[in-house]
Amino acid sequence: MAITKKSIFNQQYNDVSDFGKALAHPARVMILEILVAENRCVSDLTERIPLAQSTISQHLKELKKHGLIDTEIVGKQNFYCINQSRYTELQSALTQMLKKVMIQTP
Amino acid sequence: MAITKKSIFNQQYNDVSDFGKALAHPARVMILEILVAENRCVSDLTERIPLAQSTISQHLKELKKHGLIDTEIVGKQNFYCINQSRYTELQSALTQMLKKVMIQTP
DNA sequence: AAACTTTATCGTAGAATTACGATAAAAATA
DNA sequence: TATTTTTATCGTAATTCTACGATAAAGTTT
Repeated sequence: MAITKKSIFNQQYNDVSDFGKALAHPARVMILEILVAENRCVSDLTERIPLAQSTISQHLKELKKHGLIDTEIVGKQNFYCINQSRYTELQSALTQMLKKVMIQTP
Repeated sequence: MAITKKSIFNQQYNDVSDFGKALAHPARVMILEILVAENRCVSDLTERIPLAQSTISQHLKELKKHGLIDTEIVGKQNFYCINQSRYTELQSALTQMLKKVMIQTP
């Protein structure tokens, strides 16, 4: 039973953990950082990140699953970009959670 | 080959993804939030989070693996607390990464 | 000492993740 | 039209994750 029991946790906890999952691999962190600077196609990302093209595609799919990025097909290339509203949504859930911690921090 | 190729990514990316992994389950987010408010023993956490005691222990082990929490044995109870320095370290790596995104946000 | 409490660990099982090569589909180029 | 480029998807394999019950170990209580 490796299915996370999401249903027993409220929205806020799931939002934070969704963002966590998206950030839970260095390649995905790198992808997000690259896409923040500029929209990029898969071959651009594959050049910059030393993983197989199919693996990069898989990571993009994972980010898309959490709604963090969108895609636009231009000719034979697929350009990816940050989904700002979803990003902001998850970011604020995380920031709120971190703030609570900051209070405790001396 | 499900081993994440951590070695090919730099420290900053790995720090962010480590924090991501720690936050990648709602139960762990909840645990961190509870421990920020007050140090707690396992039975306290098991009362608050609707998962089996052994599962809670596993999540605590995961958080400990990433250095986010420490433990202190008092009598027959094990109290857990936030490891502030590690927490701050990972938090700042994440915050720095988020800041880059904020610049882009309109 | 016997019974109880607390918690880590073991064993197990199913699901998800990470990784790659191979291949298919679609567009661009020669 | 044939070839090349680009990218998603399939197949596969190893590893990790999530979850629980059972149990062991260590302390507390009766």
